[in-house]
Amino acid sequence: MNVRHLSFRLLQVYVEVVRLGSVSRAAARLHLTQPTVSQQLKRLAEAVGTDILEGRAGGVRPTRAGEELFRAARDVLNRFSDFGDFVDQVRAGSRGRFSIGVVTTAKYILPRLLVPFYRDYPNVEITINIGNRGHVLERYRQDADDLYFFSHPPVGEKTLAGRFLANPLVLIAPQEHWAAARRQVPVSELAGERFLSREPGSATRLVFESWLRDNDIRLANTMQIESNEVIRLSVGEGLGLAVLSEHTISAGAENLAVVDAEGFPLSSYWYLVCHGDRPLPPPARRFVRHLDGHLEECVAPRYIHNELGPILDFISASDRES
Amino acid sequence: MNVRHLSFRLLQVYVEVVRLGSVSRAAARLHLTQPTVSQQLKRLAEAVGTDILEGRAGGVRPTRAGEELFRAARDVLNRFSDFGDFVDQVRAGSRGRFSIGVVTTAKYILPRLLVPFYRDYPNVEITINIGNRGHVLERYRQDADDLYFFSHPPVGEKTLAGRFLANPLVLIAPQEHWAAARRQVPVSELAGERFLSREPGSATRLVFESWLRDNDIRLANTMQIESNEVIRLSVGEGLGLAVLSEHTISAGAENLAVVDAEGFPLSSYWYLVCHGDRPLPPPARRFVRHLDGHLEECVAPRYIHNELGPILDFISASDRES
DNA sequence: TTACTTTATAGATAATCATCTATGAACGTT
DNA sequence: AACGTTCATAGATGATTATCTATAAAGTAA
Repeated sequence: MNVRHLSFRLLQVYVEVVRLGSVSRAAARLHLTQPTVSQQLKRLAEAVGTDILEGRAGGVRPTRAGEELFRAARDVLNRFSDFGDFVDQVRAGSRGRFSIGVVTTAKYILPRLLVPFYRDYPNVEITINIGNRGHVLERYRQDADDLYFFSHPPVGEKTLAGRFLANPLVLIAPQEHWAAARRQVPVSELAGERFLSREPGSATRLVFESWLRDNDIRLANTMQIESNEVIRLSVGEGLGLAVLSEHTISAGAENLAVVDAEGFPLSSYWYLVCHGDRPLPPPARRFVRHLDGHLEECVAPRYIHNELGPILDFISASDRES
Repeated sequence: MNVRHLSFRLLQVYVEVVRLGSVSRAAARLHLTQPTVSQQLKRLAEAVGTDILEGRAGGVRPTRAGEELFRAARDVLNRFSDFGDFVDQVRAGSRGRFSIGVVTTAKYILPRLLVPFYRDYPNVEITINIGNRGHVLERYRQDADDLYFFSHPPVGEKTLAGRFLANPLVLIAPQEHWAAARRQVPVSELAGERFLSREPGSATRLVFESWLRDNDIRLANTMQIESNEVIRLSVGEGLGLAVLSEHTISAGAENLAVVDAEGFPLSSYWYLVCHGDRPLPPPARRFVRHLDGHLEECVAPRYIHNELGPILDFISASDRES
């Protein structure tokens, strides 16, 4: 048996012939002439090395080896039909893999964005890489992930970024702090407090510092802590005040108060970011589209600021390409 | 995915490339040039409709879809390798089917001939068609079976027959019959007895009648019974005497005596018969060869009269043909 | 940078394939 | 015997395939 000259087409034809028990009828069904089919059968028999069909009243019937060939052919065609389905899914993006780089702060909203997608596309595997802003920026530069969540998107010729979620920054204090009971506290009055903040480069810190500069306020006493959790707990313990994403604090409520300070909450956003010079893998495209269509299922309406347009356009362009 | 342009050769090449992780090395192993393999991969990707390989340090690596294609290809090639083995077995005759037509008398020796063959070739299925001589002759004329056992082979231009087994016909009587105690009884003395015999046309009867004619003996009283078993039992019960194959009576010994009569046992043989104008199916060839080589395992040496030569020659000729 | 990989592309050619029309051979049914 | 099936064979043709050599492009290691 020389498998080398075996083609799937021959098997398809053969299967049809055996199913219908007739060369002519198979030819008709396959939109071929009868001699064509006869000849293909001949070539198949040659490749197999044995007679596979024998004449029968008004048609043909497989020989012993032919029966077995029929089974093998059926199995093989089915196997590849399965594979075809798989490829279709891969192409449609409903199956496959992609990765997201996210800054630590985003981990509070990430699950809410991911769960509905997982529900609709159980065969997509998402790899999530979490790090601080510096870390994720580095990954972005190396093109290590397909999509990124940034609070301050990196700038760059080919960077595509789309705002899609409000990320209000609130001022938090221990519940027993004097400012917790006031309304519209001028922040200048808080300048003497100790402030706990993330490392330099953190988006939250960038926004806060920029705001301080704009309002000509200089803080007297700051403390750097590289974890939102620890900051939150420390504020609860009375170690100081802090500016944190509202999403972060809604997660736990241990003895914290949101101070109603002038100018607060500070306005800030989450951006979906990707490289504009390389097509996204299909599952990532699926994800962006899904995100675009299902934001209201993920978060409260007041957070939604859907400006994903440019990224969606980019994706549509990629679709047309391939 | 267009299965139509998929060939097994492409899959073989692809599998080799993925296994070795390198186009060049696969090319070397397949005795092809590297561009050839590259081009085949391109066609394969085209047929599949997706990229299946991506560059990697010093070689290539399958994409997501490529991995799945690799699995499918491996499965499919294995499936056909199994089928190839099957075909080889069919061609060698160690797998398949054939049929034998036998006259009822032969059923006593048939199992002994078949069992050793079954032991050596468990994948060969034998269909046995048993009937009286007329019935089997009719099947022979219609070419309904591949091999036949006859005691008197049919004559015909294209009939191949080979004697291989003695089938002595003995005269049996009830144990208490007067002839049972005598030696060299002249059959003329038995002419007055009632004889039980098979239907006209039966080989046993033909031989006996021919012998009677040769010895100018005419029986007074006969009774026709179409079953060797019933004849045997009837003789045991004292209904009369009978001439039966020695093989037949060794099967049961109910109150029977073999009469030591003059001229007995009558000489007769089993013939293996087939049509000489059509090649035997490979399993039937295997069977004949096996029979030729294992007669002494099947029956006592005194029965063996192996004259299968012409049939074996015919078989060898068929082998060379295909 | 240079040298040595690696894979990809281009161009050429002989083989093969897919497909048709026309025709023949075998078989069963009027 | 004549007819209508069924499958097989022959001959023709354009498309595709298998395969090569030569060369380019891209990446890796010195």
